[in-house]
Amino acid sequence: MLDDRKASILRAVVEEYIETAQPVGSARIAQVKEVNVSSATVRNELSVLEREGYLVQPHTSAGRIPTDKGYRFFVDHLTPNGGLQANQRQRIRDFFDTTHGALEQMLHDTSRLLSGLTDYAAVVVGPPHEAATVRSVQLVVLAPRVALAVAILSNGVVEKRSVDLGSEPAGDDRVAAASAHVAAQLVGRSLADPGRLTPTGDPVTDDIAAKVVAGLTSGHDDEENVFVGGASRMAASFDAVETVRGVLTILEQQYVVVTLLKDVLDRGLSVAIGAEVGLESLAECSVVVAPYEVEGEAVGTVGIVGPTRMKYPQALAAVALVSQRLGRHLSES
Amino acid sequence: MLDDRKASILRAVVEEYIETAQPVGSARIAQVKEVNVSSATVRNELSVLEREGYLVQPHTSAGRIPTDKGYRFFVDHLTPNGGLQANQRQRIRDFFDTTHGALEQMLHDTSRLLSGLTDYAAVVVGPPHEAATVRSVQLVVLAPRVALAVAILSNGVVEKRSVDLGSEPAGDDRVAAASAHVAAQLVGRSLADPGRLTPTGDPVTDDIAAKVVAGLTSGHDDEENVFVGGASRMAASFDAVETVRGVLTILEQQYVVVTLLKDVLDRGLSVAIGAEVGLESLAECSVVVAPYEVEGEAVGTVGIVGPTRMKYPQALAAVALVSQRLGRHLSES
DNA sequence: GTTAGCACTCGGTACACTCGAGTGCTAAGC
DNA sequence: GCTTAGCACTCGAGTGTACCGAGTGCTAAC
Repeated sequence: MLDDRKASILRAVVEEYIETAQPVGSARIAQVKEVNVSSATVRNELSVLEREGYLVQPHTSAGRIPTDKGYRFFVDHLTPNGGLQANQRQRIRDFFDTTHGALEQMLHDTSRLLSGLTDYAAVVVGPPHEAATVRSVQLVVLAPRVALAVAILSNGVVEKRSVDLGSEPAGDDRVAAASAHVAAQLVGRSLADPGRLTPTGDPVTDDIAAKVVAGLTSGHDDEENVFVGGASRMAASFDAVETVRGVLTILEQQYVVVTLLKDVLDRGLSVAIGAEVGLESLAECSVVVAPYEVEGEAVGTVGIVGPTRMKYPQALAAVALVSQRLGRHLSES
Repeated sequence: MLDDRKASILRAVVEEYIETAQPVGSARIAQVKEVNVSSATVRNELSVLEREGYLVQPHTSAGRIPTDKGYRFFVDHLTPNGGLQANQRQRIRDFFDTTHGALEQMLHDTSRLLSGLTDYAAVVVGPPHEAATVRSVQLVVLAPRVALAVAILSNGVVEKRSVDLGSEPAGDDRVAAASAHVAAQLVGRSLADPGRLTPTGDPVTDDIAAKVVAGLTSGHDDEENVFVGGASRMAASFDAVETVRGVLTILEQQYVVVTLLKDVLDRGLSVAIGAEVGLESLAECSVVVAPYEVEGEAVGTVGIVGPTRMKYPQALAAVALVSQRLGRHLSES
């Protein structure tokens, strides 16, 4: 643990570096009023902080830069709360007051909002579709042997799967029967817990019905349930084009992104810094996440991805507030 | 118009520059066997080509690089056909042979395919939802005053809009009546041509029905009907991070992308080069597009966005083949 | 019309040098 | 004993110079 002086010096270094992206020297720190000592004393402390792994020097005769460990301490112990400006808060409030329409669109817009607030890339993972109850199921024939199963859920999500009707064209009546049968079975339940189909007596109908239920309940959820906004902002955060490429490649793989956020949350973190993120390509990035709750239960995640040199106070506040408001908004509807 | 020798010299410059990204000098060109003259002669021709605007010198004592006009000539007159490797063709064939499932997913995957084939960003614009006929319409109440209108179209697309039911909660029967009424009206027709609603006699029902139809037919289509794949590859095409940022910002704005592709097609082009693209941020990019046809009618577009220094033969071939196969694939289902 | 030859241009690289930011250490001071 | 002024030292960044070589444009010969 660091004593007060070391802590405030570390804090000064981190804040200054986040601001300027330049290595910070002892003289600049000595000017910070919370640090009431001379630059020589600061230098002594800096070398201790470096020895203990909180800072590094890019080269002799340069200032210091925080390490992941330095950022970690800053985030855990030195981050002031409530770093969000009034107009930012207003923007969030306005957004959730005026937003409407389909869930997907709303989540997508939320990711853009968060990205706009922070100037980093933002990620929103939607509530699992299984959480909602089924309001309606329908089977529509598209081609002689292909039908589309469409389930409308209570949260406005529409799940659809194409279903192969089998080798020989089933009659329309069979399809209709299967549709009605599945509807009777699933409506009011969750897709996660479809229950067991009761046979109708007609094997063809039962076969189709089983396929429909299997299709609808097999969630390739994660793939489609994540919204990344403002990925282009990553290009402003780094000046090595190679780094940008790596980060963008990750952000394009929705499955990876979802897993990443889940991982961070599972580790009980709200911030993962640099190497903590666990992906080579994101070694220079930090990830800030927060779950959001609907009726007291965490159902999804919002987060941002930015450089380790991130404005943590604002980022944390923005993510926290957006996740909270998003949860509340979803609870209302 | 350029004589044969100038043309083959221009061609050599363009091909070499595309390959190496380095200004091309007269000596290198003189080595190309199609150009059977000495470097001195080449130099004379180069200075003519420069005077006529096909080439520029970054500075005296450097080689030449093509201008937009130079690329344009190359594309129009010098591009060999069929520049696609066998395994690339195979990849496309395999993709369309094995792909299945929902249209959106398939278009999304197509954009990734095309991006993977070319190493540039790829764009796929889906068929307008209005083109298909309605197979089913349903109105599902989600909240006291909000319902979701869901239309299932013959091509497997599901259109949904949330509909405000009005200030006072309408009875379930009214909603059901409206739902049935709209269904009777729309099924079998296109959303582009919904026809006129016949009044039922009940003003509340009619009011809801009108809202549903209005919602479903007002296409904010373009926004949701475009799929961009492999945007991260743009980072590999430029070394100025600022350029990358600009390009990515454009690619994130789906509306802009759709408009862009439409523009290019409307101008009767299959390639727009540099300034021809018409967007400041894409001044260093070229766009290759091709419409795809379903039953003889152009219904959508595929395209790629890459640097002006693009491998045009392969890019053109890939876009052409993918668009053709995509059209065929959609016609079959 | 083509080409060999050559003077010339100019960016890139290497090198030396300076400047200054920043350090670490030491010795004096509170 | 902790703090701090002072100072020697380090080293990157910036600058000026020289040089090299790629590449040109021009001229004169073929």
